[in-house]
Amino acid sequence: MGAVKNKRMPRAVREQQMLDAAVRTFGQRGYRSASMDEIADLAGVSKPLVYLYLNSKEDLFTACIRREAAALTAAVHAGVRPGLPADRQLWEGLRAFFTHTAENPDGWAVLHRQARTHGEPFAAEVAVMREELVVFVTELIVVAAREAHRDPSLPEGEVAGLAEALVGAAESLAAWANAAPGVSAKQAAATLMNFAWAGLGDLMENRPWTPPQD
Amino acid sequence: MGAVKNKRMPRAVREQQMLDAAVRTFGQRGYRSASMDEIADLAGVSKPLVYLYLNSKEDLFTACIRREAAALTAAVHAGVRPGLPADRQLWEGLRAFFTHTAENPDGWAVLHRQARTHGEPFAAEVAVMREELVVFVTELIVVAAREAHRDPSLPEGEVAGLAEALVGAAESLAAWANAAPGVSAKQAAATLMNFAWAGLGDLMENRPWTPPQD
Amino acid sequence: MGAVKNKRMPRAVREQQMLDAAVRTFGQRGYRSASMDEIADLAGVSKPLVYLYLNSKEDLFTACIRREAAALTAAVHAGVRPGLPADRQLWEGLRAFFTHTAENPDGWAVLHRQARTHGEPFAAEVAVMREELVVFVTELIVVAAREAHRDPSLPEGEVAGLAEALVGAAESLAAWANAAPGVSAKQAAATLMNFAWAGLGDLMENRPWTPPQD
Amino acid sequence: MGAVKNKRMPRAVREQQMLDAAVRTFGQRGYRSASMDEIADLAGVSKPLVYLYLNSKEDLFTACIRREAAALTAAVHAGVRPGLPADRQLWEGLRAFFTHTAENPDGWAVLHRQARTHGEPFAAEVAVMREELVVFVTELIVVAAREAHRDPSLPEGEVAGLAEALVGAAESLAAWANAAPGVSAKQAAATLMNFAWAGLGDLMENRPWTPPQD
DNA sequence: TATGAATGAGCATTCATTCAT
DNA sequence: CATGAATGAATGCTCATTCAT
Repeated sequence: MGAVKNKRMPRAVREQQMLDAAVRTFGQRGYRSASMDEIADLAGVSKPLVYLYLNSKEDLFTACIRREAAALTAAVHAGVRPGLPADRQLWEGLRAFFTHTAENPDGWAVLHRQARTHGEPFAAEVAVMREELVVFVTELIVVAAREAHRDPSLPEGEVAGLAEALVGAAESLAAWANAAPGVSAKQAAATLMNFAWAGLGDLMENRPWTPPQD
Repeated sequence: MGAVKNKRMPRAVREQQMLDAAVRTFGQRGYRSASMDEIADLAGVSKPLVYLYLNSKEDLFTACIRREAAALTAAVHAGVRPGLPADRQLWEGLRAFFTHTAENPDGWAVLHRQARTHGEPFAAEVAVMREELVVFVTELIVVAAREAHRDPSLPEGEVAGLAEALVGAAESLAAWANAAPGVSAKQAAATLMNFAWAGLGDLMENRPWTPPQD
Repeated sequence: MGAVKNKRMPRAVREQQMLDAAVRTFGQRGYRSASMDEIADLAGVSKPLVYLYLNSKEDLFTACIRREAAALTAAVHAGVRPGLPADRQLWEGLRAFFTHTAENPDGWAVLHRQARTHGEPFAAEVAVMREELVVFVTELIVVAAREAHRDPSLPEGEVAGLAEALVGAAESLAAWANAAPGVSAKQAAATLMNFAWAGLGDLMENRPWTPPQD
Repeated sequence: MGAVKNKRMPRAVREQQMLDAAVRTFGQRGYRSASMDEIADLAGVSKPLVYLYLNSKEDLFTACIRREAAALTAAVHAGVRPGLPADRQLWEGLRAFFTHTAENPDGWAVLHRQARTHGEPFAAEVAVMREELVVFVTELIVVAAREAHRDPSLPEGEVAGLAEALVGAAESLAAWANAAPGVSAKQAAATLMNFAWAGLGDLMENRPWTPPQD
């Protein structure tokens, strides 16, 4: 038994315990390798109860994805103060993103690795969340361009690619920061912000973008 | 039967057929969902023969990873002419990368999605190849910095993060370019090159990096 | 929920609701496929209440069999007027039988199909009812023979077989009449009466038995 | 283990062993209660082999139905000599029917009880066979009527009901004869033949139909 | 009287893997 | 070189049944 057996809990509580166990198991083992037995065991309940509340392995996985996706986007949005200039908003968003993924490695694994790897009901679920992030970043880029000069001449297709690349770099760095021993969320955010805002070219001119002191 | 049944072929040929079938199956179904039955069938051989040549499902998957990793790094290296300036080399490397991944979607899926998703024997295998690419990019960044001015003051940890971000962005864009209908390998490379070399900041000054005409 | 949820009903009423739900479910799904969940749901009560009143699935099924068997034999007996000649009594009994089975298809399915299909506690239960019908028919045959002439020389074993065949034919025709679109209970009764009373031989002499006008 | 373990048999032989075991198990336990474990065990093989050859429980059951249905109709047809008068043909058919069902009680249980009791893929399968028997009997009745006089005035709907009743009576008698201790197939056939050909009315005139001496 | 919470045990199905030929 | 025959061990899922309130 993976957890202390607290009997007779209200359904909502038990469901969260199950989701906790499921996220951990799915995140570490993968969708197919994770067994309902192990999840139930880790949640401290019997398998039939998992099925009674979550219906099926597919539904359970989907519920995990939804919960983790909502938590991540909520964390990012909560970390951003809307009034600030675009670069400050991007910086805060990145920090929130790296912080949340570092604090929830299994949830991040479910979203980034497992859900996208396994067929169609799931990939679509994450795509929704990812799109939300891409849109958020796209908007910031457009706003920043408008702030920089009157002529917002960035072509739309280009911006989409840039946002995609930025989000992709962030996702990749999140995994890297989690794996590398001494890399904090703040450092990861700074590296990426640097890359995004200044580019390699500027770096070579020795004019790196510096994170604000907060 | 997935392939014409040609009896009595030399071992090397049979092995490649099996690997072809395995890459396709693993790439589309995932490691766990792919069954040895399906692979053997697609390869046009009996299951015991697969075991005779490739030992086990793990070994077969590992062999797939190794073959596809070697092919990808070979393609990237082959695409780069060593004498050129660093930015040209990076540009050529990115083009080769996007071209190869677009032409071998199943192999890329095996490397990028499946291998990293499933536990430890496999992730390490891909990490080796990825590290090679990261090193390659890191080197280019350092060289470029040295070319740009005498003072190569980029701190080492910073460069590692940048290379990581660049490779991550490339991987992410490769998936995006494969999925998006009208995005060619060249366009993906240009977008990323732009991003990497000029950064968002420069873009806003309307000074995008332009790919050379070749 | 299959029924309006009326709280706090007297036990007898609740039990009938449960039996109604059970007969319907057992009749349509079969003993094994019917789930206590579905039955409780259809009855509009919680599962523990079903167990409180009916003890177990076996007991519930047995209770269904008994109720439906009693209803069927009651209907047959009620349909027969004792004073009449034997052939009239048989005719009335058959009509009552076909009418009742047509009006209670689920109950009839429980008795004829499900109960006899599943092992020993149940088959015996139906056998009791069936025996009652066989005895009823046997008696009529014997009486009819006595009425026809003084010498009741029909051997006993023979009569048993005939009654068995007649009841079997009736049971089979009941299913057929229920399934066939335009066959009424009366028509089914007439067909069987014809067969029983006159035999095929007489039919070929063009002397069919004709049902009385009532 | 239910059978001597003969290793490495050709597929066709193993399949028959599996069907033997399945018919016995399904016939005695019913479709739902029969477990694939028990069937495999009784057949002396492992469960995966049953699935390899017969695909699923549904398919296995269907295969049983088909085999037993074919065997029964073959037995009936083989027992009938086509040149004889209709009543002789009916007599021979009934004898073959009762003999075969008595010799294959499990097969008969599968066809008569289990298959018809469980939903739609199966009932249809038996209906086909039953229809064949009904048609066979219907034909005999029509021929007999034509032989008896020139005027074949039996209405078609009537004949259908009669054939149905006759087959139903036969099916019911088959179960009865199997259960009753001293009733032979020949006796059952005679009883039914009597009933069918002469009817109860004739019997009361003391003119029973007598089976030919063969 | 009535129920929400919970489970032990079983079942159909699949899969990687091996042996005898 | 190549395969038809065969299986041990899981795995997702369901169900009759009970307990605590």
